[in-house]
Order: sequence, then C-alpha cells, then structure tokens
Amino acid sequence: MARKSKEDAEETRKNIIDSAIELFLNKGVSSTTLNDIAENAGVTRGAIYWHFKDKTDILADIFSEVMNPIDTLAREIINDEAKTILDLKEHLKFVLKDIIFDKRKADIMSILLTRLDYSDQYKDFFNEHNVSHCKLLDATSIFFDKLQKKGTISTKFSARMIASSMHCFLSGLLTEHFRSEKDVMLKDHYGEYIEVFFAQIIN
Amino acid sequence: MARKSKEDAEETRKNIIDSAIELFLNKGVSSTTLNDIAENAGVTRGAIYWHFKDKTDILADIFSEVMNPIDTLAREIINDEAKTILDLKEHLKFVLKDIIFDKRKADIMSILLTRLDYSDQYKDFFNEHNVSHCKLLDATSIFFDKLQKKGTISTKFSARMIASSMHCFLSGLLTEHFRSEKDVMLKDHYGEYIEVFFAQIIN
DNA sequence: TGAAATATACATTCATGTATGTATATAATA
DNA sequence: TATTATATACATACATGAATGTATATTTCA
Repeated sequence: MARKSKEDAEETRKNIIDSAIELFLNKGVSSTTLNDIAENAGVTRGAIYWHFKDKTDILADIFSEVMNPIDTLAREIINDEAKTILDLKEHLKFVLKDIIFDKRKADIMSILLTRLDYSDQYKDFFNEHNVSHCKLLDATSIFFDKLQKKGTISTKFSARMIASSMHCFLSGLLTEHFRSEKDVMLKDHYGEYIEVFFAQIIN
Repeated sequence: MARKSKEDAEETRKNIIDSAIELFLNKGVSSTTLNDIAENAGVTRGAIYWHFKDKTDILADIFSEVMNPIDTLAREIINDEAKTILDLKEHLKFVLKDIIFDKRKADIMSILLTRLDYSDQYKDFFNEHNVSHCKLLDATSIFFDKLQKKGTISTKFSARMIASSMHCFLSGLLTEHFRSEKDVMLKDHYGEYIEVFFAQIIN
C-alpha cells in the first residue's frame, strides 16, 4: 500500500498512537521498539517516521492529549472555586473518578507514573509533570492557609505541610492503583480514600 | 592486569555494584549499559561478566542488599510490637528516618521506586516488592482491626481501608521524595508527615 | 503531475554475549 | 621450601542481533 486519503492518514496516525499506548502499558516504554509499535498498528516503521520524529515524539503526543488532571485541579483551586474542605473533597473525588474511570486518561497516567523510568531522554515529561505538581502544592497551600485563618482547620501543622501530605497521598494512591489494581480498592472506594485522609481516625 | 587476590576481586565486585547504583540513579536503569558501568568502575565488561550474569543479575544483587524496609516494618507489626497508635507512629517514623538518611538504602529504594520502569525483565523485582507491601497491608489491617475493637480508633472506615490509605500515603511520600527532594520536605519533617496522616486536620 | 503517505532497502551504531588470551594467586606436591 | 599445576580474575577480540535513522521506491490522491 501507499498513499491514502487524508482521513486514512489520520487514522493510521491514531492507530500508531493507540498501539504505542497499548505496548507502553504492557511492556514499559523503554523496552518497546518502534518496530513493535508498527507491527501492532499494522504498518511499517516508515509510517511511524512519517508521522513522528522518534519514540519520544510519540510519547510527547500521548502526554499532550490529556491536559494533566492534576493541573486542572490546581487551576480550579486557584480560581477559588473551592471555599470549604467539603468543596475540596468533592473536587478531589471528581478528579480521582475522572482519572480512574476514563480508560484513556488512566492508561496515559499509568504510563507516566509507572511505565517510564526517570532518565535523561524523558526528563522533560517529568519536569512538566512536576510543574503541575508544584502548582497544585502552591494552590492548596494557599487554600489551607485561608482555612486556617478562618479557623476551619487545625493550625497544628503548617498549611504547606498539610498540602504536601495531601499531594503525596494522592500521588501514592494513583501510583499504587496503577501498579496493581487488585491491592488498592480505588475503583470501588475512591471517595472513601479522600474521606480517610481528612477524617479523624483516632477517637 | 590479570588475576588479583580474593580481596581485590571482592573489591572490584563492590566497585561494579557502586558504579551501577550511581549510574542507575543518574541515568535510569534501562538506559545504563554494561559498558557505562564498567567504565565508571574502571574495569572492562569482562570483569562484570565474571562477577555477574547480566544487568538484571546486578540489579538483583543490589536489591538483595537491603532487606526491604517495608518488610521489616510489617514483621514488627506482625510480631505485635506495636500496641497503640503511638507505637505504630514511632515505628513508622523510625522506618522513614532509616530509609531517608541511610544513603545506601535511600539510593536503592530510589532506584526501585523511580528509576525502574515496570517491564517484563524487571517484573520479579516488582513482584517481590509487592509481596512485602501486601504483608504490610495485612499486618496493619489486623492491627487497626484490633484497635477498632478496643475502641481506640474510629470505626467509620474499615480497618483495611485505613491500612490501605496509610500504605499509599507512605508509598507516595517516599516516591515523591525520591523524585524531587526539593519539593517534599521529608528530611526535615518526616515525623510531622506521619503525624498529619493520623491527626485530625479539621477542627 | 506533483506531492503526500507509506513501504522497502540499506547503512550505521550499539549493546550484548561469548570465546579466548593471559597473568597471577593459590594450592598441591616433591 | 621451591616448583609446578590449576583455577581465578580479569582484559581483549569478535560475532551477532537488534534498533535506529535515512534514503529511496512506490503508489495514489487531489
């Protein structure tokens, strides 16, 4: 085969991306070759090199697809849409739900968090992800600080400390979920996890 | 050069391991070649192949060095050394401190958590690590269950839920710490993080 | 007919594994 | 104790395969 219509070309492009996602998930990014991707997509490497510069370029395309959900969350908090802890909890639950049940998003986040090792060639992706994290950290710090001044939440810990804890909790929750869905019961209890974090466990 | 004394051989072996750890940390496991390791250790690949079967074998050796701290923690809880939440918190703080400040342990855990992507060739390591996690999950579940029956902690959530949350929190804490030491203030506040998790944040 | 969308072919690099060479530590022996 | 044999601890060289990138051929749309 050779040249196809513009729509067909767009289709092969999508096939390549889909194949890449599938393989990245199953084999990990670094051990997936362009040949693997091509075969899985039913094309040759020629097609891949037409649409993409290299493997990193494919990855960039994949990650650009979902505006980082963490980032969205940060924006909402910055935009002052959350007034109370209850609001924040609802936001968090929504974001979790969104990431977990939107298969495409889940797959992509899973690749970022568990199928990519921290090496030079992928540094940019981690940096970008880290920027989002920092944004969220700052936003929630400010948020908790406000609540502390209002007297809504305890001042036993600094706002930043609480924000950082929350952030690590969420990160760990997702990472463990993607690492082994069986052990973390996130799908059935995502709301509860959020509640646990903010609840008083001790009587 | 050629044959050296048994002590010298042991030394080169250690050099190889140290070089590997250093490079795995800096470049990630998959993009580190045996040649990189050899050069960095001041030997040739011949030396590496004398001491190890392949890269995976080096990794296995590295991981076997530290008995997984998570595992140790689980054992202590199973052995009933923790009677109260206070005990548990102290245990957790100790484990955290141990992992963070023992550079060797920190490096190795960092490799496991952030420098290794989840692919077929490394599946065994993740499995082993996961077994430890499950042990800890079971142990803490039983622990929290006891405390709930005693009435020491809230019964609003299932013991397993609380255990899983704690587990994800710890995992996230370490992972984020290793990903970027700057953003997580674990070194200066490791105790506080533990306190935050068990504290009542809401007034 | 020209350019777009691929396949094909090829050149190159690179990592791995293995085979072999070699010097020497160590043990056996006399 | 001196000598010899052998296993050890590497270095070197090579063979191979695999992944990549690129150049070119091929088809076909527009």
